[in-house]
Amino acid sequence: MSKKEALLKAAENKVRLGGYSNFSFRELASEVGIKSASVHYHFPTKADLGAELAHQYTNSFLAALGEPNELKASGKNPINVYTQLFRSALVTDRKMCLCGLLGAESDSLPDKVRLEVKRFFNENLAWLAAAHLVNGDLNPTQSAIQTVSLLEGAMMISKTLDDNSYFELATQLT
Amino acid sequence: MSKKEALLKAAENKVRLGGYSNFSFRELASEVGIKSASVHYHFPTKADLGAELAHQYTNSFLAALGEPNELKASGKNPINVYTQLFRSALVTDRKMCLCGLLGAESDSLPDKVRLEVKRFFNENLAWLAAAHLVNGDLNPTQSAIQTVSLLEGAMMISKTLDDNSYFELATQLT
DNA sequence: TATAAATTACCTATCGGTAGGTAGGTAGTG
DNA sequence: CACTACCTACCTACCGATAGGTAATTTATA
Repeated sequence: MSKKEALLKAAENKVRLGGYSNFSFRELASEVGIKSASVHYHFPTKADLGAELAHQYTNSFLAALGEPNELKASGKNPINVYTQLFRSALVTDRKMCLCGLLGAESDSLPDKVRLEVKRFFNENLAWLAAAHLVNGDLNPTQSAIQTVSLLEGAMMISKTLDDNSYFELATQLT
Repeated sequence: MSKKEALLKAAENKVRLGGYSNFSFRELASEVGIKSASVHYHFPTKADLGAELAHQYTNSFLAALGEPNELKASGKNPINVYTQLFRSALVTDRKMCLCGLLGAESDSLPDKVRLEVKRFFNENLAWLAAAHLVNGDLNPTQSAIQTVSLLEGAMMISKTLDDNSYFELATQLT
């Protein structure tokens, strides 16, 4: 893993625990074993780092999902696949969704970071609308926003109350 | 309004836009017309201020809700009342729920602040469970977590995408 | 030998917090 | 009433730490 990748990984961990202001160049640098000034070689400003972080997070997230119609074709319910990705972020990583946290503090973010966070949700809503459509949902747009809202909210409350059973209860069908 | 009240009000605005680290004693002080050192007279530490802020926010929120059975008795659907309180926080204040934002960054909060945020959600879940119960819901505990998750999530996404129609769509029944 | 990557050595600004002081008011006591 | 003691609500001045960022230089690599 290159230093640049290591910096992004370290930043992701920090941001997912405490938001955009929860990481500093000094901390990241010492974690990956370089000096803080050297971080500026890879990312001119903090906003550049934050924007690239959100961008790559979005890409990885979408890549991990696959395509709704292909999932359906292989016998899977795409909405369950989506839910499972959120669940593993919460249970395995024990952290918030990066863009969920950044989205909440949207108003105080640098423009280029906020733009990437918006892209995350626009792409997610499009994916979910397609997924609900292949499920035969009569109102896929509305279901999409309800699905992502429920998951982001349930994640946040489970983290706050430090108990993943809230997430399980929120995502249970009956 | 006393200086102390003014400080809390100023802090609430900042935190609801960008989280716990989005306010400083110096900013609050200059907004209310005192010196930053004087803020320590009212709140010994930043954590004390944050905790009192979350405590009062929770109390005001619960007070604004009233009692589920009394609402029902006066012909109102308590869940609609609850949803409306979230809606006005988003539409009128144009800001996130204080404890929604703080909850997302729970892991990086001082203990006494995190504790108050947990209280917010525990009290809200209790209120919602009672509300769903008087509505004849067969699974009031599950409905409670689903309701608050959906609302917090919808709020966050509407703020991120800067479009309140997402909140409306998410909270629409059909 | 060119380029990429990281270094040293700074800068300015701001952070939360502390020390010590003061003007003005209140409460208790002889 | 006069005096003492204390309190409230601020102030100025400063602390060490940390923030993001910059310029010039060195080291490593292809």
